[in-house]
Amino acid sequence: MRNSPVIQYFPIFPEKRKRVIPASLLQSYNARLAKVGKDQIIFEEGRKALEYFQVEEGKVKMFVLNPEGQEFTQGIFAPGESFGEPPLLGDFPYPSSAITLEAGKIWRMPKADFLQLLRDNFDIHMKLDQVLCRRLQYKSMILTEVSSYDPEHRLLTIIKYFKSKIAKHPSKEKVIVPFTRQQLADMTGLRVETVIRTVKKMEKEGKLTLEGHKIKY
Amino acid sequence: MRNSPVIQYFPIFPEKRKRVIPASLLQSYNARLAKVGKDQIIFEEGRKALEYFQVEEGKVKMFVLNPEGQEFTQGIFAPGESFGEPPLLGDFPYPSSAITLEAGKIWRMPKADFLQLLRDNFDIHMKLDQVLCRRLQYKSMILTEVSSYDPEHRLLTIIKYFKSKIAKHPSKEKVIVPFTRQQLADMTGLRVETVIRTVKKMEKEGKLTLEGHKIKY
DNA sequence: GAGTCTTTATGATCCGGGTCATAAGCTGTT
DNA sequence: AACAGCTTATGACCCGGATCATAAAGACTC
Repeated sequence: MRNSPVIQYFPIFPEKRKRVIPASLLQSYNARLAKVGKDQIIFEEGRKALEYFQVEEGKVKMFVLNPEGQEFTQGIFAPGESFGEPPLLGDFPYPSSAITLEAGKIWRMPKADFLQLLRDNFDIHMKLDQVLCRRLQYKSMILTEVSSYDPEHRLLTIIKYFKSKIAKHPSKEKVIVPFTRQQLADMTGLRVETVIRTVKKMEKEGKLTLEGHKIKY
Repeated sequence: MRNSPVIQYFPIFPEKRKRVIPASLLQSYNARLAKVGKDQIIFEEGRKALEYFQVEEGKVKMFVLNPEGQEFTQGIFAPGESFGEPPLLGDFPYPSSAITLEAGKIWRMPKADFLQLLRDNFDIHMKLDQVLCRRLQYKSMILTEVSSYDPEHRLLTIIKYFKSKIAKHPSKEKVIVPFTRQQLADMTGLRVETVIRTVKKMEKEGKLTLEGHKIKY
């Protein structure tokens, strides 16, 4: 999972390249651009939030582990996207941990500077709200799925969601789903075996196609 | 469920009486206070968001129904709390519907006025962010539970969560859980029968107590 | 206080997806 | 080329919670 060749299938979430906060502003508010390696922990569940984070390069996964070691992925963040703001603004401990999925660069800005930046830039502040709201939308969607739908429905929903973020014309094109079976399992609360079996079944029923082992939809 | 005597057990979420936006500000930005009856639909899933809402009196439930008619409760909002902002700010259709649980009063403010209010009042804007972030925290928590924990763990988590919102000294006091078995089921993605059986089992094991049929923890 | 509706309760049955074991296919590394 | 470590695959088995049926207890209405 850690070294999944996600990026080669397509420049993931290209529209997200647009940064939540532009580089120039980040710099003028004391953010620093830190190099990170692969599989590097950015912050851990339970710790206090002290900084604003924004991916410049690479990808970051937020996740929780239950006592049996099973993982649930709370979100994956691509270049341009910010993460970890809720505990910062809501003033509560991190509910999950963050780890890099690839080497890259991450902006970090102290809380005080971040708040000042928001105060000075209404447009950025509104952009941040939009980001938070979309994240709530994602969570509501997944929650609805996990609470009452079967594996096939869950997989279709998440596949369609990511397709809509990726494709220029989601209704026409077909795209290759940039996740392994394990990643899909971690995002939908299913087990790998269930994802594997369900994908197979859906292929037989013509609900999706396989290219090698890659899922196309 | 609709006429559960929630309010008589204690003034629910008393600290929440503090309004997200104070009445005076609401009025000066063209909000109007509408009277609502019990079981009144405020907005429906799929519709476009045009207004800001804030409970003045009564309670509002946000929920989704799956095709089999099973409900999942996305949130319950008490006096002083706002709701339905994510689709308004994130610019997407309502992912769930909202219904009143009791008769009461609700502030409604047109989107344009709401945005102007935020622009003019940085403190309110930050307060809103805090509300959105706490809501994300709640959803992350429930998502983690529903994705990988058993009924007992799910119930304990949600009971503790509400207790922490209600109790002055959560570690010392015991409070009566202000929800029916059905409501707990709808919030945790379980079935009524499972909640009933699990609660019974937990009482036998001394993990909670029952007063009549009311859960005390 | 009769009647209706909601809530709690309990037993019987079923089955979808988790668990476990095992293996083959790929990918990247040295 | 060989090896390690993911990733995909498949079968066998099992079990927890959903489903279904039925009923008693409370709560609210007139």
